[in-house]
Amino acid sequence: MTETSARQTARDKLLDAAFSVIRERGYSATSVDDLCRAAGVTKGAFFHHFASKEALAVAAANHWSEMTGAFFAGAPYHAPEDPLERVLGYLDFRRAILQGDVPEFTCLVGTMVQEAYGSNPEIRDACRASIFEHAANVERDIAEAMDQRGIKDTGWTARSLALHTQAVLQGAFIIAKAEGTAEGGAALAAQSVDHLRKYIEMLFMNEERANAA
Amino acid sequence: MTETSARQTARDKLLDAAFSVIRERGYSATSVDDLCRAAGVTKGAFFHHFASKEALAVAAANHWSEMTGAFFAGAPYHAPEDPLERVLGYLDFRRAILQGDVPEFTCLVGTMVQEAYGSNPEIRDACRASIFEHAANVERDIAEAMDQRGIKDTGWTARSLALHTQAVLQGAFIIAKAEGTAEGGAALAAQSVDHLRKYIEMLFMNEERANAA
DNA sequence: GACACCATACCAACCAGTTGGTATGGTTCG
DNA sequence: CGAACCATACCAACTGGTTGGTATGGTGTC
Repeated sequence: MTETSARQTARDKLLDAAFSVIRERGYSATSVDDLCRAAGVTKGAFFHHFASKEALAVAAANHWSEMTGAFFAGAPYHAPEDPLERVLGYLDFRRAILQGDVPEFTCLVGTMVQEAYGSNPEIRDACRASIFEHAANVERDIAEAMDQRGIKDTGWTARSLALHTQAVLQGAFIIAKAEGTAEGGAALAAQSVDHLRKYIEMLFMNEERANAA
Repeated sequence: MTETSARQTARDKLLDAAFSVIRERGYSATSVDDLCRAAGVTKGAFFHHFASKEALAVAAANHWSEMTGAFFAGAPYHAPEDPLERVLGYLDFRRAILQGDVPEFTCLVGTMVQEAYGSNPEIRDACRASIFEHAANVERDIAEAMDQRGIKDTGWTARSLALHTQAVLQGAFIIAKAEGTAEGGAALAAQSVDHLRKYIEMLFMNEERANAA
């Protein structure tokens, strides 16, 4: 581990390639040769670093968790003191990064879990961990916002709302993929995020009023 | 063509098999042999009825549109005179049918478009048509509800809200797939539908109040 | 010289799609 | 009527090519 950080090793190149190729074509339709070609390495290098195609998928999901974890942790929306503002800021941020081609703004693990959930438990678990851990971050701010505003006995929980945000995003990606064009797809996805933002605004406004009464 | 309706032909059996097998394993991971085995027909029969695996996917998406179209058209939520009640009834219905194993309540075209959007325009278009036509049905009730209550200049449209309902459902399916168990997955999906229902209720309540003022 | 790292060559299994053929049932015409 | 004719539906066996994975050999670095 002396200078693996300086020069990008074959393993890193393969994980990077997996991010783009799998998001573009899906997991099953992506062959090991496709990945090697995209990464610019040979099959020998692939099977030196990964025991199987499945192992690569698991590693890619874990790497995705780390990358997105750091990406969102470093995003500016954490600044506000008001936790609700952080939640809304998160959604504004998610909306703002709907840029470029569809494979660039969609979710690796959301794509993979759709293909792996029934046939490949290890990939599914890695994808679930990625989605649910990300949701847990959102949940923390939601719970804090609920606490700060004295919101309780609502019929919904911070966890269910956090998972709902992820459902909206994943669903928005599917609508974007179905739409056909990158700009049109991103626009539809953005509209769904708008609706979600409006929901959370109203939700806290109404519950606050209900609790105040 | 005397009694093709009485006895299920190989074509019908293949389309039925496609519904369950593709929803379970995904499109790419499903081989023509898999489909033939599940349908109880031979490969010769497959290629007699469909020019290619791709052609079967397109036919399956179209058949899915017809089946779900008839299914939702015959559902009881259309009864109320109040269009908003029909919209909320639609969501209650979608929530109620989250039953059985995950492949049984998830969406064929939502699954397929994820794998086909980049590499297979014909499948993508068939899936898009299915999703967007279904959304258009929801849109009609939403537009009527907006009209009836004099809601306008909202920043959102009946179309964007209708597509949002589909995004929430598609995303809920992904969360359900990631969760791992059928019951747990269905429960999470149901919670997202609950949030969506609450949103639409509040949305019409608030906009109405705003317009009344 | 030993070990991690990677390249080349290769394999058995599997893939979508093709082949040549049969069974069936309806239509045409003597 | 019934025999010749033909289109549709279906089948088992096969083909060329691709798949994930392996076996082996080279090369740079401690």
